[in-house]
Amino acid sequence: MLKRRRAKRRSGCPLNASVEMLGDRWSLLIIRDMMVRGSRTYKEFLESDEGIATNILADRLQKLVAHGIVTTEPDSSDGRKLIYLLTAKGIDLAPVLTEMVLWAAAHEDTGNQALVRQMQADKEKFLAGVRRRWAKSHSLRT
Amino acid sequence: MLKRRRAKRRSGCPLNASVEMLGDRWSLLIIRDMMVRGSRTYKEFLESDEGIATNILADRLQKLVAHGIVTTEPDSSDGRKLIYLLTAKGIDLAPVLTEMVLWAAAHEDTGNQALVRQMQADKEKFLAGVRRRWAKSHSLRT
DNA sequence: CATCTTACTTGTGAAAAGCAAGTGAATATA
DNA sequence: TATATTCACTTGCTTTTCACAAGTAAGATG
Repeated sequence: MLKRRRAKRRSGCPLNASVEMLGDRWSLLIIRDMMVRGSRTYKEFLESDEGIATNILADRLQKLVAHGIVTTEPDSSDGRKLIYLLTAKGIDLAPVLTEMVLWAAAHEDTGNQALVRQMQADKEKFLAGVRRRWAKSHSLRT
Repeated sequence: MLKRRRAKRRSGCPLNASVEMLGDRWSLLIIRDMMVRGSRTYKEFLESDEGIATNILADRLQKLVAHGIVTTEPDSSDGRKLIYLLTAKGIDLAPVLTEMVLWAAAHEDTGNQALVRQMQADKEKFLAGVRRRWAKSHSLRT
């Protein structure tokens, strides 16, 4: 009896919808790890710089899957591993992440200047690269 | 003994900086209210569709001010009122909000289609309008 | 002066986050 | 093949944050 009840929204505003899916301190960082760092397994997410707690990671991954932003598949060569992948909806968050990175880079004292400069130099080119890598990794599977 | 210690960041990644400032269920909605709905007082924020609790609103406004995203000034004609205004840093969040709105509108079933269509039709024009209105309202004060 | 408005603060219970330790299945190692 | 290790989580517990209701002080209004 799989429940597919749509979680009730506080309002119909699309920004509110985004915030209800992504408005916490971890979801976008997980997506960043998948999108730009190439993380694909639970362990890789756990190892990222910010140090997410394991129960929170499990919860966020489950919610991202429930929202259709992430999918999973078993690793064909290691039965313990689950591979987490961005869906098309997930990869479409690239412009959101890009603008957030550019905003912080412009107004705060942050690191990762290599990535930032790449985005600043040509935003569309950067996004095209992200999408191309995603499409390529998806073409390798069924 | 005002403390101006920089809150310690979990990492130097600019996305993390953004998420630490804006990654909750309310901050971006408050900014939306200021940016597109023209809200300027505590009461107006309280009345917005999503129904923020008054203590949470007070807390978020204080944090937004601390982060330099919002400023306040007294209302010259009513001493009870405080006017909340976006700073330049705050108005620079317009592209972030826009991308979040467009993403949700593309992938979720949301309302406010008028705004969405305006953004879709010409993103840069929409952003120029937001910036122009902000500049105009700022030129009216000292 | 009495009442109302505005921008909050306070108190309380519920929910979520953070931390440490544990579990069970799959795999690598001796 | 027995044992140790890895992986993806769970569980239990404490701390922090959220949500709702009520209250308060300064200023405006009649």
